[in-house]
Amino acid sequence: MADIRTVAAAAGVSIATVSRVLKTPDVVTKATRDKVMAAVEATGYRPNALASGLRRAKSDNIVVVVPFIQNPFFSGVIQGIEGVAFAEGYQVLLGESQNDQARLDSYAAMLRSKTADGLILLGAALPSQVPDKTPLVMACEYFPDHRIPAIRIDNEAAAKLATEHLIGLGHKRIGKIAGPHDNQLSQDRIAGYRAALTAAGLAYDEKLVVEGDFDVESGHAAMSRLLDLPEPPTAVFSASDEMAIGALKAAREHGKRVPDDLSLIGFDGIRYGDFCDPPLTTVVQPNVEIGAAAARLMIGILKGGDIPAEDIVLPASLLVRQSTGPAK
Amino acid sequence: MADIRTVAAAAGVSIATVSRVLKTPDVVTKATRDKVMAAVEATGYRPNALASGLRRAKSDNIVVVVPFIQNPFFSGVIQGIEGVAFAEGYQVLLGESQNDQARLDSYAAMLRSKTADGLILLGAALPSQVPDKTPLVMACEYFPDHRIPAIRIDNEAAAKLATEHLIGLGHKRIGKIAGPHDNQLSQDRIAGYRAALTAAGLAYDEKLVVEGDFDVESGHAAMSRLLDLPEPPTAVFSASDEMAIGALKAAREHGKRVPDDLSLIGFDGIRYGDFCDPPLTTVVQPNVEIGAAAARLMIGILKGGDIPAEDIVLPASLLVRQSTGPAK
DNA sequence: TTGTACGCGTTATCAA
DNA sequence: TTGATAACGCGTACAA
Repeated sequence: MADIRTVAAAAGVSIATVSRVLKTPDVVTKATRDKVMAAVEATGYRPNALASGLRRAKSDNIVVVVPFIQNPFFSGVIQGIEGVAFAEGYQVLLGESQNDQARLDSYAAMLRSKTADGLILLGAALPSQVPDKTPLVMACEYFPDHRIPAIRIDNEAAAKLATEHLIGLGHKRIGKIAGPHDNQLSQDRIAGYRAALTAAGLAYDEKLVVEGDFDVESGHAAMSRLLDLPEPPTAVFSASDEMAIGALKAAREHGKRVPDDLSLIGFDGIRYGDFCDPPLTTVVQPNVEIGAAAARLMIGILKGGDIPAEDIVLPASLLVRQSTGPAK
Repeated sequence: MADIRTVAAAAGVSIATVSRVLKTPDVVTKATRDKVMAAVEATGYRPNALASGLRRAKSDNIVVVVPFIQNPFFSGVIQGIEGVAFAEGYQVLLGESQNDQARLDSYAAMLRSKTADGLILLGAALPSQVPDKTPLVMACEYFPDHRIPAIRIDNEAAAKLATEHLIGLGHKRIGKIAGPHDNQLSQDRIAGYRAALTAAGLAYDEKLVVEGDFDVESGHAAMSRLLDLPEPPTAVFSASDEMAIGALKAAREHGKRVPDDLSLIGFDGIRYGDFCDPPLTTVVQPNVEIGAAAARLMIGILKGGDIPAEDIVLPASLLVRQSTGPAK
């Protein structure tokens, strides 16, 4: 309602002074500052963000593009981003890509139209056009050959950890439900799985590695195939909790008791893993912290900080619940 | 990069014409239109949303405030909102209130600063200040005595449906895990539960109604109390799936088999209900559609449509899975 | 149908 | 320390 002129008139100062009181209070006398603040209170004045943004060439918006909003793992990342953005005076503009390039591009275009200042990507896809100097940060996913800063865990080490847990329980035939083969995280997790096997003197058997797409249904299908093998595994490492949930269902359908007949470990640490029967042992990614770190990095870049040469790697941890047990 | 002047120069027209080609193509000759569009393509010009917004006094942003981003039921609502907003050329600005009034107020203040044009509320709390004519829509929750348009289901009827399902299975002692007593939805669901009992000639027993707060842990505690009763219920209706998930755990701990010893029905229809053991019978709220309808309503209001006098009530449905069975 | 020119509400520059 | 004023980029009334 009230614009800056009203406030200036009410306080008996120029509009420039009002602006200064709000943006750089230090350069203003306490006396005039108080006068102006009183007028601001009285009128309920709020600077017009559009005008301010136009002048400063900044929107203070950050676009966050997520493949699927309903994915609980991503929800945590988004929560982390929102927390930092809110504290730092930025707004989160949420977009769902649905793995659709046009949608992703459309959200990325918001940078060109000044609708937003920066872009945080939660999926593995990149916009068609990424001009140099685009403020872009990836959360969770990354591309080894692009120079895009990413916040993530060490997926290979985390997968190694999971596999070692199974090996430590005495398992020798350990299956793997992998993510899509063209996904870097999937590859890293397979590498970690393989490394752990090799270190333990266990053979890597391709037949024990089945590909899924990170979703529940694919986990169900993958576990079915593993259990239909002539020599099924006694333990399975899934590259996502979602797939592990599907796998649990498949195990039940095959009459396998978890963990008595079959151990299962997931990946991600989504809340619902705790409510499965049995509760799911898993590798916990600090997803909220990943989001927070991504937001901090983005805001740093927007404030003129430079882009780190190395990814920021956060620690993942093993959460042992009841879906894993000793081999018989 | 390229601003409107560059495009105008490249096309050999005035900046006004460029603007017209983009906003009101009909009033421009096809010849000049083509000329301008070619220049737009060539320069990669995108109108500055800040400048446009300032001039039009619109940001085309809609703030969506949700109590907790990680709640999967809300995620669906947000997805519905995003879908419609995207299609209609609006942006979704996501905020988490964390049931904190200051946070909610802060997001609501974005309307005054023109950061956003409208506000969609997913929780039951209202901003401290809601000036008349504020474009405000509620999704799921509502206040009977305020004149705030809401998109929701008929909670009483839905709760009646759930309770009738249990009655139809022969249950006589039906417990209820309710939501917070100061919440309208909780009250409606209790009313529906009570109506069903009464219609079936069953007594309403206060001892069988235990209050939770919609979250897992409270459902666990509530079910424990119900099962510790001298005469525990043979069936329980939970006012949320989250509480039902906690209740399932409590039932297991009490050595009750579901549904053989105890039937359990939830409310909301979150995805994870299908992965419980046993899969959860529940009342499905069309959460994505609720979000979509809320966005449509909001956009209609922003475009000058008037506020409907009545809430928009969407149909809920019973989804029978395996957590409910015949009374013995 | 097209161009000129003003104003949207700020912030930043420059002078005082 | 404060004030006058230009400029941010666009949309639109008005004139041509």
